[in-house]
Amino acid sequence: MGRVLDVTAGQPRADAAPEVGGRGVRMPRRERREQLLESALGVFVAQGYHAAAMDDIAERAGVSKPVLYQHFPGKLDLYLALLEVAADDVIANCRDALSSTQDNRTRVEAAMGVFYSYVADAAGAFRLVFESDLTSEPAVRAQVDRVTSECADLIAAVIANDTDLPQAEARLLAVSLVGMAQVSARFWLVEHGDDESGIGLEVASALVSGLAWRGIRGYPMHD
Amino acid sequence: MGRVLDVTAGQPRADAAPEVGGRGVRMPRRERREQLLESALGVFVAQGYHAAAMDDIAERAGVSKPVLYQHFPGKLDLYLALLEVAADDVIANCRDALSSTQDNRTRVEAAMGVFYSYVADAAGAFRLVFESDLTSEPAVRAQVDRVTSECADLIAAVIANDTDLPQAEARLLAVSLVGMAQVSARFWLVEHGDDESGIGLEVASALVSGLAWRGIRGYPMHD
DNA sequence: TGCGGATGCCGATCTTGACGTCCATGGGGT
DNA sequence: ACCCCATGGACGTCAAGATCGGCATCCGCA
Repeated sequence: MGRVLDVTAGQPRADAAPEVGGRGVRMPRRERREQLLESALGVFVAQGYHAAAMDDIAERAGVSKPVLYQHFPGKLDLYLALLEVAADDVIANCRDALSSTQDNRTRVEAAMGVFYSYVADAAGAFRLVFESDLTSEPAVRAQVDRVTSECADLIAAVIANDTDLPQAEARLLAVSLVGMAQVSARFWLVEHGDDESGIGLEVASALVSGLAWRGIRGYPMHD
Repeated sequence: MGRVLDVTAGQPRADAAPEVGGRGVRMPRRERREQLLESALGVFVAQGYHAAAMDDIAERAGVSKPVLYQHFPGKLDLYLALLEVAADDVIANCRDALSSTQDNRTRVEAAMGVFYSYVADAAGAFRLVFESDLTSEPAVRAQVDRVTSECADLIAAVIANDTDLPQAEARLLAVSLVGMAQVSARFWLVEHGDDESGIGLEVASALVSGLAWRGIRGYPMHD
């Protein structure tokens, strides 16, 4: 019976132009690994972990399955490699945004911009973090949670530094802000991402930043 | 090779006491269906869609697999039945919360409480909505998105009614509030849910409500 | 310049694991 | 006591992850 999960099938696959280094082309290991990661990212982003077949990834990369297995022990390892990079990326950007200024309002705007830019990125790596379909695997869960957790820690440190809120409460507020950012950014992408007539990235980010800042600014400053 | 996703394996399965109506017991169709749904919910919540086997569900319900297939055409249908109920549930509660008062601050608190109660519910149905591992299936995606979308619509209607914000912007703010609620509630559950020494549900909900209210209250009232 | 060996890649295959059905059976109704 | 039918253990099927024999390519050497 047709239980096929043939979701994003209709989209124009890049099969016709298999990046560089198509079928049967010798290539340095390092460069080939990069290409495999890139292809895998595309497939995982488009189809999710479960629906993505190793055949798909190999085909998109223009190689056969054995070569894929020469570079990665298994499907999970490949996925985790991508996920870890994607997680590190947004966390580092969040850290940079918070340390780029001393003004808290500007901090909020910069951090919000990080999430909106992340979501708007053409590669779509954010889907691995925010829309993973392998959360039952503990290693995946750890990476996904790490993003919210570490971003929240960075924000909570700022909050705890400027207010008299207990650490745990500052952390909960920080998580709330992160949640606001990631959920609203994802919805913005769905509704306005490709549409020039809708709300632009900058406008949306500024709007939600305003909400966040109005919420957080009122807490009692200490000293 | 051990690619087992044996996550929540250690927990005390209710196998010893297979609910009511164990092996080989005749039962009215309607009641049996209810029991199958209940068992399926437990398995899907504990293991996720992919790791959950139909055998597991049948075994937990104390019936054999053919009986399961007499009530549901397939695994996906079973999952969707549960998901739809879980989605309707939180949406209805959100609607009730917003219509339970005319005071917007109280509305925020009530709506926030809905999400925290939902997440704290022992059955764990919220995992189907907020942590589904079948988002590549369009029907699932539709239900999951429906929760955020419809809750946000309800909130956006209130916002648009009381301010001069354009519809689209009110909606984006509403989505932000929903995101704040669901992400913070889930993190609260992980960090403080089973821990009496941490932040209690009421305290956490009130804290995040405060953040939300401070954020949203400042927007210019119309008329 | 022509040939032999080695290297490494591709097509075809195997295996596993889980969804979705078939033959014996046992209890209930008349 | 006998027939009927729901039930359950056993099974087929299939998709997808993970591997093996041919073969083309490239390099070194006479």
